[in-house]
Amino acid sequence: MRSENLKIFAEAETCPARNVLDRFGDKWSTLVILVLNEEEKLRFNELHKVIGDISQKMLTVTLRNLEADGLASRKVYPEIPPRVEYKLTPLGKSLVPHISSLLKWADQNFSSIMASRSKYNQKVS
Amino acid sequence: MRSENLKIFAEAETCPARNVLDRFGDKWSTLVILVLNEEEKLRFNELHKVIGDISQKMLTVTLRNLEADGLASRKVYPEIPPRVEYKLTPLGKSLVPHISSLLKWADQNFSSIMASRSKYNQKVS
DNA sequence: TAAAGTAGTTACTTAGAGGTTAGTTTTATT
DNA sequence: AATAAAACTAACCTCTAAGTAACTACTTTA
Repeated sequence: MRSENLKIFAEAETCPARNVLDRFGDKWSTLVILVLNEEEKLRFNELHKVIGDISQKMLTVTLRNLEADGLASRKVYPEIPPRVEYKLTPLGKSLVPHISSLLKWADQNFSSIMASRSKYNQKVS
Repeated sequence: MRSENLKIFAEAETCPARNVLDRFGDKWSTLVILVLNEEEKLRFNELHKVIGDISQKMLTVTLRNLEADGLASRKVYPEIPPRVEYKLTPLGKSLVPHISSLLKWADQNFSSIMASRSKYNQKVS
């Protein structure tokens, strides 16, 4: 049966694909990674300004997740007012080319996809 | 100011990245794409069996989305009982290498990420 | 003494992704 | 006349990702 060599996919919790892709399949992670990649070092409010439409809460959550996974590092300077700098770790940097290649694909095929999408929606409605 | 060359990211609805990545940042799309890629042609119930823990509803929704975006095609044979075959379009196939490279990265760095994640969780709790 | 700056946290709310179960269609089979 | 088969659809429910708004701590500046 043909399903045998595909059974791998059906596993779930021990699956690297699901565990890892789920994380940066959220709304903000890839964006934050790409922004950090362009600027090397950024403070919380700098990230907040650059991204613009992210809420403080979601920026915090996203940064904590990246930190937890070892993709970004968080350096606190014990000053007043506080200063915190975020940057990508080597692991985080190693992910960037893969995201970029995906983004390049998205860019190149964007119009084709949007055309197909609106044509499909016409047929349905 | 450094935020100038990054302002691109703040746009949103016209952004290919968000529009395209949002689509297959969902729970099932990439998985369905990879399964279709391995088998060339698959019927609804074959996909259902191979993936295992997907519900009928979500398989339908996912396939409709892929079809809408022009990544997969749907061919209905007017028979009873019905037969429907799904396969990747050339556009869908062109996406596969990018997903695969991401998956390879996830696979290679899985243990490192999981280690970092549980270490982080210990510190917090 | 009030405001402003920095990096958040907390509590509350909402939209929507995803899941469950049952039903539909048409014909062949027992 | 009941059941099965394939590929769904519809109604309903649940849970969580994400958003909003207010609040915190500490110090400097107006």
